[in-house]
Amino acid sequence: MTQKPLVNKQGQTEEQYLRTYDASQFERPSVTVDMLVFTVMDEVEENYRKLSPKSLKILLVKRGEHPYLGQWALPGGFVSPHESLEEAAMRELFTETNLDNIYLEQLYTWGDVGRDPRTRVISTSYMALVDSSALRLQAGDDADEAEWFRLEDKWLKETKTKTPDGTVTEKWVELRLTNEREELSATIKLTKTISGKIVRETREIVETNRIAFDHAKMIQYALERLRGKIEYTDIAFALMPELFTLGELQQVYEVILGKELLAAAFRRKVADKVLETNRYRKHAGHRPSKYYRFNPEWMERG
Amino acid sequence: MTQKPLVNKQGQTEEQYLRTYDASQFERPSVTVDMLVFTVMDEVEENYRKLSPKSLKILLVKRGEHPYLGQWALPGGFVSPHESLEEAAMRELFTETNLDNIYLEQLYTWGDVGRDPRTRVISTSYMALVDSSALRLQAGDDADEAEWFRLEDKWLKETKTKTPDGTVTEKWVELRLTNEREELSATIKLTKTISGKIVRETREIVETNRIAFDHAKMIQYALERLRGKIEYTDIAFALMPELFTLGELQQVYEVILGKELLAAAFRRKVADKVLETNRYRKHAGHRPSKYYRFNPEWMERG
DNA sequence: TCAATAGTGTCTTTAAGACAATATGTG
DNA sequence: CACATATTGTCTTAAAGACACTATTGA
Repeated sequence: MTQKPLVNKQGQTEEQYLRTYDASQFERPSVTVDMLVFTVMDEVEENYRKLSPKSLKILLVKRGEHPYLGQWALPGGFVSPHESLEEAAMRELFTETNLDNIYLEQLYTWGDVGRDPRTRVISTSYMALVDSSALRLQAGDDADEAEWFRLEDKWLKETKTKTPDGTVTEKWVELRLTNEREELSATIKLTKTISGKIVRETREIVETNRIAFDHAKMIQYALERLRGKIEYTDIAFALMPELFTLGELQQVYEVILGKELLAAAFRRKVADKVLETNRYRKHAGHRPSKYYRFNPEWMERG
Repeated sequence: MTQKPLVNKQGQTEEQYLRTYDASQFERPSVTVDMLVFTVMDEVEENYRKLSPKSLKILLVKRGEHPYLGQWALPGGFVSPHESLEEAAMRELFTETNLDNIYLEQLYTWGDVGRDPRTRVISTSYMALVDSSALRLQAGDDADEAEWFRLEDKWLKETKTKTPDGTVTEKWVELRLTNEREELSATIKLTKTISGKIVRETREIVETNRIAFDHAKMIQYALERLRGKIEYTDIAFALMPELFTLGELQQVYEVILGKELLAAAFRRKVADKVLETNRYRKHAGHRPSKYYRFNPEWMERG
């Protein structure tokens, strides 16, 4: 059974239509990917008995070109015509960290007009989580200076206003990104509008100090997502080395969530997700702790 | 204190750089938004005593042009140079449904090469939830035929393979979109690769029947997200009319989750999210049920 | 010895699951 | 009155929070 070829209103077949299709009829934006690369590293601790406190780090690169010359930006770049968004993200990640097989998740696509003073740029942000012990040193890696920054946030204030349209809650959050040499900061305003049953959330940069583009907003958003997901998924393991103690794992949860957890409950919660080894972490000035590894069968369940 | 203007390696100030910036140096993709507009509608029920069963619906438009001429696609379109992604999404939503103040959430950005036979197209998908009782009839609304389709999915099979790289789990899901006139379907393969602690998930269209582009993949993804989010957020209320009974609310949860819930537990769970009214739904051949409305204070808490 | 963490036991609190029992309008 | 849903009560189960108690090391 032969089928009559489908034609459009101009009488064209699909083949004819595609041959004459003018791809330039719509003005096109540039498309980039921006990478939010997180890791958790140990800080120095003078007291030999105490555990080294951990801190959440994010990778930034110093801009060597206008705009925002000399300021710090998320690593990223243009998506080339023959690679998918995810391929572009993995390529950027590899050039910055020399790692592959890394946790990678698409977060959000930022498409406001005027995000970039050069031209219309739409940017898809990806979050990557890396185990800091697997990281090669960056030294001489590349021309652009990539550095890790300690990331912290702080609640500044919150207001709640009743308007005819509903209730508007505004929260100001301060980000602080610090380094041996640099201290960056930004203030983000989160606006939640409740009108009837519809809730809308927006974020806005109130002030930024040496953080390029709208990247402070992206960082704040990613931090929020990381916090959310660590509670109901197993992404924390992507931040851990092959072997870790339950105390270290708990520290990672604590530094991301920004609060202390009860050890007993934490151990119950992760019990099925990890496998015991017969190795111990010793020479720590206190009872040695058992090393564990991730239990892949936990993920294969169901 | 005056500051020396920053210059790049070519000695240009930011102003000079931007004036000479060549926006065409990178090949640019087209950018579109695609809308996943969901609602829940009543089906007809012959038995006067029984509640009318509800079904989940999604809005599709029939393509009047190549490619995929005559097939059904998600409503959407190109993002114009002077609107943000969200503005484009709201514009598309309004032209299709004549509604604004609707729940709208960015879902995912699809950027595979070859998604669209015309040219490189990157598409950001947005999920919108509408209350079907507020919907105007579509008749004569627009030239393109927009129609609601009942959406159902079914698990076909699942395989689990151990490879040197880790464990690969493949699941086949069938989508079925039906209408008085049309019956569309698609099979999606979900692949989950567990290598060490890294889990990666991809989806692939195995077969589609009259669903344009890669939209079947988008629909399956959105359905998964809708299911996930209805459990831990309050998006279900965006699908409800102003007044509803707890039984109706439960039906909405049930049709989205695809399983029955226990009424007692359900009522406990939503108790703080709703406000009693003094009105009753009567004439139903059984005990009348109280009408409730959404409790905005629930969202304002914390 | 003791500071500091590792690891366990158990009681309490809270949420969810299961299901029985009671309530009530309409044909 | 019987049907079908509405609504509440209560017992069970599971998870989380709180906290005390024991274990073990290195300087």
